[in-house]
Amino acid sequence: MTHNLSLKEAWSGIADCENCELRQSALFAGLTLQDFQHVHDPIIQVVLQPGEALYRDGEKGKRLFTLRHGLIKLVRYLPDGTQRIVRLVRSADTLGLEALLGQPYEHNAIAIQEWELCCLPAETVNNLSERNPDLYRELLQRWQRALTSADSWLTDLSTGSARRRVARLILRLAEPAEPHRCQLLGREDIGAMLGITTETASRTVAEFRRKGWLTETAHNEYVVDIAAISADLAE
Amino acid sequence: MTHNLSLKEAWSGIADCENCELRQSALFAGLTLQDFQHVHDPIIQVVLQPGEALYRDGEKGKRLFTLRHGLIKLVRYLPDGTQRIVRLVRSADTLGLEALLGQPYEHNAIAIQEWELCCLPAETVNNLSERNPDLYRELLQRWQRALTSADSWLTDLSTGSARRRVARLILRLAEPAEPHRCQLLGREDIGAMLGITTETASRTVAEFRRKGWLTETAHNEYVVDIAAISADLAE
DNA sequence: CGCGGAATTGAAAGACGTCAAACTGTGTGG
DNA sequence: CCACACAGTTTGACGTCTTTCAATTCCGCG
Repeated sequence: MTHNLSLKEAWSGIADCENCELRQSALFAGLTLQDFQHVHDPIIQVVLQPGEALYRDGEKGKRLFTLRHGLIKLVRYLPDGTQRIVRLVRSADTLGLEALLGQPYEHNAIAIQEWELCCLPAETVNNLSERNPDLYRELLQRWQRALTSADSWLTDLSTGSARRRVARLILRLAEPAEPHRCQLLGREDIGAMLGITTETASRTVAEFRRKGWLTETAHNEYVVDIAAISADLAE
Repeated sequence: MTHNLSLKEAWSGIADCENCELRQSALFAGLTLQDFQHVHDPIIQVVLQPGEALYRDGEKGKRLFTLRHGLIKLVRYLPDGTQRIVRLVRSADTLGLEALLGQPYEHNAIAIQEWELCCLPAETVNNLSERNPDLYRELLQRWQRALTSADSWLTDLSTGSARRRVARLILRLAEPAEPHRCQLLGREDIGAMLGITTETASRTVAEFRRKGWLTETAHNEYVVDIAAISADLAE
């Protein structure tokens, strides 16, 4: 993981924070200008490519991150070498919260799409949060969001037949507004998310496509017939 | 859910907190005597029987809880009526953290074994935590613990063949010291935890018993041959 | 144009779910 | 004290779904 390239464009840092496009949804939404004066360490923006790891399971965590663009998977590797995807992190989500507690990271954070993120020293966030109730509350909120996500990952995506799992995954990935675009992942990743094999994932997606529930518009990008898939789920 | 019986023995309340046997592992471990003066609302201990619900999915949460004895399952019901157990809560664990954020509870909390717990008004905990860094940190810690538990629930108990899942569940429930006692749950609950049917759960447990890996000592209580089961998992 | 990784497809074996029946232990009432 | 009912467990048979292993096709990229 080389930061070289990214470090150059990095020091937009603190200044950017105040005018951040994600300001409202970002971790620091509640901070005042005065608060920012306590931010001594830089807040770096890094960009990495698909397949690269942001951090690894077991590394001692000193930073947490807010994702600005892109998609990251949190992965655990099983003893037999296969992977299980535990969660997806999307724009405006936070990852690496365990760093705040001085604990090692518990997943491998690996890029799916190219991304860009803000990197916050745990120390800084800790200090700020003890002084600032808004930030404190925001942190709890984010922890809870991760927990909710983990729970629904279990009930939605790891329960029932393979077809139901794929159906629920697609509904979850599809854009809420018409036309319901849906950026699908590699079949191996789909399998790792749903706890099924790559082949079964592929077969199921292909079947949906043949039924006309999915129409490919670009590489791995589809338009979804949400009504049809929902109806199939309801049976 | 009637509190009548329990309310009688309840008002040990605050005083008890300072001498609580769980003091070290409890949420309030970091509180000072002075802090306790801010606790105006009572801290109640309730006792309920297996099958009864502590709270329900969707109820607006005003309290969080620390379990003192017993076992609670956090359940979500699927559209088709079946249940999926999302997590188990054991002694000294906290549940209902979402109440701190003013959010409705996200699970049904249902007793498996008879239990006893402390009931903390969210309001009180919120007030205290803004003043007390130790409590604040302890809260983060507990949120993280729940998250870790959720993640390993997914990777350990919802991945791989039914036999592997059951094996991992047993290892997780077994006492760490010799003799490795293990209090197993009803087959339906085992199924709901592992995402398999009651019958498959029953068959698998029966098979383990026939192989001598499990020896029943009392109703649903077994001694576990950890070495054998681990070896089976490793294959 | 050809290479390589990903996706698709096929066939066969195995695992799991489903439905139904038999069994067990527990508690109840006669 | 026994008979009975009941709920949970166990077991069997069968069908379906999923995995496995292998072969083939597809697509982006050099």
